[in-house]
Order: sequence, then structure tokens, then C-alpha cells
Amino acid sequence: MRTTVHDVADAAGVSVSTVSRALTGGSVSPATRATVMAAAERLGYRPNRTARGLITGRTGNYGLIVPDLRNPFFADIAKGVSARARAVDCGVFITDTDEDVAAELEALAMLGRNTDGVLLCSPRATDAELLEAADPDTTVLVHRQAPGMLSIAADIAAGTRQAIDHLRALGHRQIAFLAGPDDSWAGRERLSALADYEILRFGSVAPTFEGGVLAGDLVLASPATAVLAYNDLVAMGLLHRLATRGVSVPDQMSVVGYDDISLAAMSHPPLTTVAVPKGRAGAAALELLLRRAGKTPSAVRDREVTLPTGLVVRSSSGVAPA
Amino acid sequence: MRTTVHDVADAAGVSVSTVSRALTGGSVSPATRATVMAAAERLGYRPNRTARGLITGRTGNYGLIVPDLRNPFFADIAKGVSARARAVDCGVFITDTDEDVAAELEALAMLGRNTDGVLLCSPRATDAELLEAADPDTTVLVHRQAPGMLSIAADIAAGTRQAIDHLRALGHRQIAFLAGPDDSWAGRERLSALADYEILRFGSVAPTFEGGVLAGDLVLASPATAVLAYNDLVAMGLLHRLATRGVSVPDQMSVVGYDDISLAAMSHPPLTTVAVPKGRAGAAALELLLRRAGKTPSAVRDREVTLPTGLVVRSSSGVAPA
DNA sequence: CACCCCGATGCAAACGTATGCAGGAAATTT
DNA sequence: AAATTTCCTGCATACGTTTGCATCGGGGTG
Repeated sequence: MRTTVHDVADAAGVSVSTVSRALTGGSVSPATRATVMAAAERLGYRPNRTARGLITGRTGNYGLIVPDLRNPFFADIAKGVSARARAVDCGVFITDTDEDVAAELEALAMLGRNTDGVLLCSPRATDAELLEAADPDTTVLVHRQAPGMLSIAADIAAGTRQAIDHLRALGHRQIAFLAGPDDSWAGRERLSALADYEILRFGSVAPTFEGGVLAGDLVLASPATAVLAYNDLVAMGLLHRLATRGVSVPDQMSVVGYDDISLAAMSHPPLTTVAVPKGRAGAAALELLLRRAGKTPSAVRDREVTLPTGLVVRSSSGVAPA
Repeated sequence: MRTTVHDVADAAGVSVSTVSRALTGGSVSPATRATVMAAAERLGYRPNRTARGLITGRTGNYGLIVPDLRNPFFADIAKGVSARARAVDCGVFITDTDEDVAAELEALAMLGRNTDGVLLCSPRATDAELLEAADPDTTVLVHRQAPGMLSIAADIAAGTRQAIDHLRALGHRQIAFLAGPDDSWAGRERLSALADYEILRFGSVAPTFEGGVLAGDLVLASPATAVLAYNDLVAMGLLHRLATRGVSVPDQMSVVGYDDISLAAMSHPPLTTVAVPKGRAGAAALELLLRRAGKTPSAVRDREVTLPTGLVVRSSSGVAPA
């Protein structure tokens, strides 16, 4: 049987309420506080979070919903969240929804009830679905925005422009963009940034390695000398296909990815890509919820936070062929 | 304010205890059960897991501890756990310990108190540390074993032999093994299986892409014509280094990985590797805890489960050069 | 010296649920 | 038809905390 406040109270010769106050920062005399602390320490007392949660209504737990943990992008976010959570000693429930929007909304409902807030990575659900399923005061969108909802996102448009400007500076005039899913928020952001440029657009490919493999042949059949891929996985699939077709990168074709997942540095050649804060975004999202906890909703500004992006140049991009 | 049993009781015209019984499968007449169910449904009642946990002592939550979520190996495990948890409607706390054994043990203590059990991926902690920090009835080791503890592991030795036999069948006589961390359980398993063979062993490399890059030059300076890497990440680093040094795989050098993470199929060339069940192991570990829940510990056998491994042959291994 | 105020403490209620116990009605047995 | 069992239901309690309220004592002020 675990030690409870009663055990500590007995050991310290005070009442349970005094123990509770001494431990949670209530009004207690320094002397008794010391006594209580000592007793608690000696007995190895740890408050039962379940019981505490029942009365305070706050569990100290948060939920994290991601479409796919195997996707390094989301793994990075999860890692960032976990690291921050460990630092502030709160728990985080994780749910991998397997890219299924229905499962996502279900998890949202479930976690919404059993946690103090949820961090939601939902690139594909519609704004309407989110607004209906999520509590706007305790849910924060990660790497996406929706009207009226809390969010931590990256400056996708700026990153996109940096990538294109980089390629143009290298002399490329025929630049292809491999578009991802039409219903993705980040995808729409990319496209809106690209409206300012003349671009060869290649239809919606799956945002996966396989999608990139598939796109490789499309690109080779076009006059493009450079490609901006929807994300790094696509870029890596593309690199793979180019390699098997004997096209040298970056001599014959430049490739730029998006996200800067850890694999990007491991590809051959190492991938030029737009770095997006992932772990940092996850940590910031948790932080946002933590700061809002308890305070009145309107007291906190910064409902939408935008983090910077930046191009990191590696070896997959080079000057345009003559 | 959320709807509670009291609301349902009022709506159904019965007492709270009857509601509780109707919903949890107690002894209730079919008629009243139907009434209660209807009322609960109409009010959208969902039991408060915190309150339930307080009285039953079981929260319906489990903990998962991994060294690094960015490592696809652990991401796969986490995904498997999450999928199974979603199916049986239980929550899973995740903690990424950043490869820090101390943080691991701390998380173990913390989660041990607030959950019904914890799934522990701890390749590096010593047996003694685990035995001291973990409750042997509610903790299950994933992909590792320790005396007296529950575990789900893979048949590492068999997989290792398959890999070596494969290379020998291809005519290789000088086979190198890139050993990983000495303190890793899986590493020791590999080495014990290799005791039966004549092998060139290359010292402990970090189990990362960088470790593989580093090892590349070591291997090239040896007479080896084939390499079994500690894991896929190392193998991919090795492939990368071999490519930059102009060594063709598999014509001049065969490379075999271990784990079959999703990236293995994406490398260039696609990696021959030993597949070990990851998601399945995670799911099985959760299942093990679920089955034991409530029952007396000794009633359940299968304290140590071993899952099969199997070589998957792709393009990074071929016949030995003449 | 009387008054008031304030800080420290204990008592008891509350959070939402599960469950042992007892009471009552219905069903079965004698 | 009476006695006994069976089944269903409600009351009350418990889980481990936090917290409003009341109490008590001491110190400062008038």
C-alpha cells in the first residue's frame, strides 16, 4: 500500500490539511512546513495524481495526437513535447491515428475529457471538423492553423520563397514543385507562396518516399532542372528514382526538400531542405497550454504563434546545367 | 460542466449505484438497464476515468518509455502500442528519455505510480538497475530480457545466424561485424550468436548513421567483402560512406543491416536486413499487461515471450567478388 | 487592558465513481 | 399458503486529495 497524506500527517503530528498545504504551497508556518517536508521525504511520499486530479479538476496530463509516428516529422514533434513535459513533470498521452481523420477526432474527444489539454497535429482534417470537435481553449494546433484556434505553426510561405529564390539564384529557370495532398494546410501555404513565381507544378503526390519515386519520372519527362519537393520524404524518393535512372544530383538536377527531418542529412547526396522547427514547436505548444492553465482565456494573447523557417543548403542543389 | 452519473441517475429515475451497475455490467434488470443506457446515451455520458481510477485503483492507462523517438525502431514500437491501445480504449503515456538511463529510471518510478503498468524499452540499463526500479508484475521489457522480469523480445541470435549464413551462401569468407554498444542487451545476443563463426569484429561504434559512416573506412581497410552492421542506421551510414568512396554495393561489398526499419527499403541500394517485429512487439507487450490485469500473477505463464526474426533480402547483398 | 486582526491549524465537505450491505419485491419451493 | 430463495435496488461509505469555514492563539493598536 502506498503512503498517503494520512501517513505523513501521522508521522509529522499534524492534520492532513496541513500536510496538503505544506506541500502545495499553502499558508503554513515555516517550522511545521519543515517538519512535514521531512516526514514526507522520509516516507517517500508522492501525491496520488488521480486523487488530486479528481478534486482540482486538473490532471497535469496532456494529450498529443499525431497522424503517424513513423513519419520522422511527427516523431520529432513528439520528442520535443516529451522533453518539455519531462522538465515540468507532467504526463503526455500519445495517440497515433494512422492518418485516419475519424480516429483523430475520436481521440480528440477522448483525450479532451481526460486531460488538461491536447496538442493536435492534424494536417488533413477540415477547419469545420476541428472547430466542432475541439475545445478552443485547451486545444492547440501544431503546424497548422484554423480560425479562432490556438496554434503553433511555422512560416511555411517564407521557407518556400527561400527555397525558390535559392534555386533561381543558382540559375535555374525551369523549377518544378511536387505538390502534396490538396487538403493539407501546409500544402496550401506552400502553394499560396508559389503564386508569385512561374513554376511547373506536378499533381498531388502522396507525401511519402513512394510518392517521390513516382514523381521522379514525371519530373524527368519535363524541362525542369530543379525540383522543390513537398517534403523530405518525397525528396528522398525522388533522389532514389533519379539515382536508379542514372541522373546525377545536383549536376543534372537540383533537389530541395522541406522539413529538414533527420534523414535529410543522411541521404545521398545530403539534402538541401527548408528547416522547420519540430521539437521546438511541440515544446512551444505544450508551453502555451501550460501558461494558459488557470488563467482566464482572454488574459493571454498569442493565440497564434508563428515560428521561423530557414533553408539549409547541403549538396543536393547546385548551379543549373548550361 | 460534464454530465456525471448523478445526471444520468436523475434522468433515468434510479439511483447512482444502479447507473454504475448498469454501465459496468453489474446485476441489473434488463428493463432498467435499457432505461439507463438510453439516458446515458441521450446525455452523452462518459465516465470520469479519474474518479473511477481512484476507487478501483486501476487507471486504464499504461506507460511507454523509449530512449529516442527519432529512432525509427522505437517509433515503430510506439506506433504498435498506440494502435493496440486505441483498439482496447486505454491511454498510453509516452516518455522519451533521450538515451539517458537516469531519466529512464526516474520515468519508470513516476509512471509506475500513475499507471496500471509500463512498457520499457531499455537497451542500456543494467539488469540490477531494472530489477530495483521496476515492479516485476506490472513492467514488461520490450526487446530485452532480464532475469525474473516480464519481457517481449525477438530471437536475435537466430536472425544473426540467418544473416551470416546468407552471406556465406553467397560465397563470402571474410565477413565483418560492426558491433554496437557493449552494454546493449541485443548487442550481447548478437555477439553470442556470432561465437560460432569466424568473423572480423569491428569495435563498438555508435548505433547511429554517423557510427556507420565512421566504420566505413575501417571496413575498407580490411579484407572483408561483406558486413553485418549492428543495425540499419549503422548500415545506412556505411552505405553512405561506401558510396562517397566509390565502392559499389553489392558488387564490391555486401552490406546487411538489422531491424528492418522503414528506411531500409528506401536506401540506395535497398538494404538487406534482419526483420524484427517492432509494432507487433509493442502490441504484444501491452497485451501481456492487459491479460495479467486483475489475475493473480502466478496464474499467467508466458513471462518471457520470444518473437521470430527473419532475413529480408533486398539489393545490398550479392555474391562475393571473385 | 480591551479590542481587533491576522496567521496558523483542524474539521469536514467535496470531487465522481464503485461496491458491501441491507431491504424489499418477486419467484420458487415445500 | 407460508417459507425460502433469488434478484434487484438504494443507502451509505470509501478512494486520496484539496479547500472553505471555523477555531484558536498571539501580537499589535487604541
